[in-house]
Amino acid sequence: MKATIIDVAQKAGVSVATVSRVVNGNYPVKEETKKRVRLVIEELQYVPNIQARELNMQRSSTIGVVVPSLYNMFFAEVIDGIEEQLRSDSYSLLLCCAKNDPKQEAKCITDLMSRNVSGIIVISPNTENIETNFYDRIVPMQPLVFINSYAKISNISYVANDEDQGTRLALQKFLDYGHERILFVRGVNSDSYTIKEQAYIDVMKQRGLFHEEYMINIGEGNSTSTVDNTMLKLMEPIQELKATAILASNDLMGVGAVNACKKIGLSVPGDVSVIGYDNISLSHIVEPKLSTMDQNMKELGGNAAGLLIEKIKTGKNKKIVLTNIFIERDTTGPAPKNRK
Amino acid sequence: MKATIIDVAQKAGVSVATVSRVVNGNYPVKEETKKRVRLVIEELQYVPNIQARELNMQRSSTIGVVVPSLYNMFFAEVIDGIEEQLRSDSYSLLLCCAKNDPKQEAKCITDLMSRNVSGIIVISPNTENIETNFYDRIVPMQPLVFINSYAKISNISYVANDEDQGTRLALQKFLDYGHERILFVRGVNSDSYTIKEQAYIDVMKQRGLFHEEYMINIGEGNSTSTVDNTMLKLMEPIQELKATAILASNDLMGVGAVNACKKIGLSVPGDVSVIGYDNISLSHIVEPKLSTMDQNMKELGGNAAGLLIEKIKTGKNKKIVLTNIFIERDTTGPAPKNRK
DNA sequence: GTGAAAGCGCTAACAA
DNA sequence: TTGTTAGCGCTTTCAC
Repeated sequence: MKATIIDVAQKAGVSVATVSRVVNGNYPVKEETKKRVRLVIEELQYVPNIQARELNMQRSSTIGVVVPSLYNMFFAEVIDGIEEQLRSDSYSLLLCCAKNDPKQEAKCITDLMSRNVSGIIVISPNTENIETNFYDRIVPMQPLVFINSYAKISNISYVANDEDQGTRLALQKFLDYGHERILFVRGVNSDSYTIKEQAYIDVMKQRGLFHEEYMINIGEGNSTSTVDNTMLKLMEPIQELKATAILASNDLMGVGAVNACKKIGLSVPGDVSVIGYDNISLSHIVEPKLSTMDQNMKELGGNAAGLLIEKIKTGKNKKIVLTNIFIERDTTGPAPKNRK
Repeated sequence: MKATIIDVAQKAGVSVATVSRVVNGNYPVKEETKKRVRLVIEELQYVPNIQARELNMQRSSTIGVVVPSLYNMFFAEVIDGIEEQLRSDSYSLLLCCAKNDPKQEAKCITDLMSRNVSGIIVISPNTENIETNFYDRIVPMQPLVFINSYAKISNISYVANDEDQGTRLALQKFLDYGHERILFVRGVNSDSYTIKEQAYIDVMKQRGLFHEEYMINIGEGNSTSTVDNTMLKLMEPIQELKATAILASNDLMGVGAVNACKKIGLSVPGDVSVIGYDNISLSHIVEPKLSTMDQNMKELGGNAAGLLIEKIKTGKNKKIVLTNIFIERDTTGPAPKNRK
């Protein structure tokens, strides 16, 4: 059986209050007593029960994190950033995976709330839950921070990348290289895709380069099969539309696009240039190394955790928008003179 | 302020006991009273405080998961398996990342214990903590399940892959293809590497094919830089030793090995064959697709969670050892007649 | 069917 | 410097 503070107190011949003081070091205790108590703690392998402590202190030092999927390193890297920041503030992380399902995501949130977390970070919240105003009802009751969502919910903190700016930057890169037939690849269920699509439409229309059929939605964007799926869905359009460039909404899709080109015998970047989005480690592991827009996931996560803690402590909301930078690697180059 | 059970009781004009009964539905309550209480609960948006409940019931429905790193999809996939199983048993998952550091890992464990988790799953526990008997001291106090460790600790449950068998199988594949100069790539801090190395030494010695310098330790095996690092460390030996095959201890190293070959102008599998280990999604994303030993991470995680829950409920230990199967893809083939 | 009350392990007044 | 004690919010025996 686990030792409690009472066991320690008895064995050390002091009161529980003294043990508590030794453990927390918040009130003076005679050095000798301290030593004795420490000895017993060691002996009994006493570990304070945080549940009891927090019940007493009316606070909770765990926070919840909801992710749509674990099958994209993007999330792993964001979580890593969150965890690191949280740890330095002595919070713990309760992880919940929504499996790309809005219902499941909503259930994660309520579960987390009844577990009395002191705040929740939602990475890429499902658009459906935003549209149905699910989150509007949660916000007044629970400190909440969104990562990469642009929900028009008042009283919310979020940290996001400026994906509009990032998309424009990537597109500009293509344009500078002389590309005109630029495909855009997106997925479902995240604001991110919509933001990027809107930027794409804007830029392309402005140049008179826009065609509805250049935009391809490959469905689920964060699963084991996203890469292969993208490849399959892209092979035909790349050929039929004689695309010379592809902007993918994430790196999984980016790699899928590169693989599609390889599959149909097109060289990258000789025939087709590809830019991904995120800069997950995958992007520099594959050959050719993927040019991509860096999202700095770790910073994203760290900032979100920071914001949440601030919100918990002060009640204040804040929005942080990070700038994306372009990482040029081996999948981008000038538009080919004539594309087979 | 959040409503408590007392608020509900007062407003409904009943005792807290009755409210508790309505909430938990474990004792009979008159239908009418029930209705009234439910109404108040709704009105006050009352959510029971699980911390208090669990303190009272002397149990906890959260379990802790410790991973060495998040920068290998292996862990993400195992976690996914754990989470799914846990959810179906209404447990929550407290995640702790040890950053490949034994000290940090030990701290994760004690943190988790003080958070009063009802059990802990450690994925690939750090060998140092096993050698220093850190875990021997934990086991009597806390239900613990190891994933992929072969610690000679009594009273422990674990689920592991038969990495000895898997390694032999992979090696046999190479041998069947006529390879003789087979490099073995490993990392640090995990039993897995040692198991595999031992199998490698065994098999190679038996065939009279063993050379100390064929074994290469690339250091940290689960970080962002593992792939590139492996590539760098392998380029020279591959050339100098005229290796025709490489067995990597995980897929990150496997891809690194493939990249090393590419870098020095060797074709895979024409000049050199490569087999990875794990079968993370990366392995079928890269080109050429990596042949590898499948670890079925999701099952690994699911089994571990199942074992832990069983251990919590019954106190019984169990060991599950899964068999690894070989997934042949595009990086394996016959040994070349004469390797440049 | 329902209520009163003990107690889970801890912290923080308040006393001494 | 230390001990005593009242709760934190909940469940559950034991009475009624």
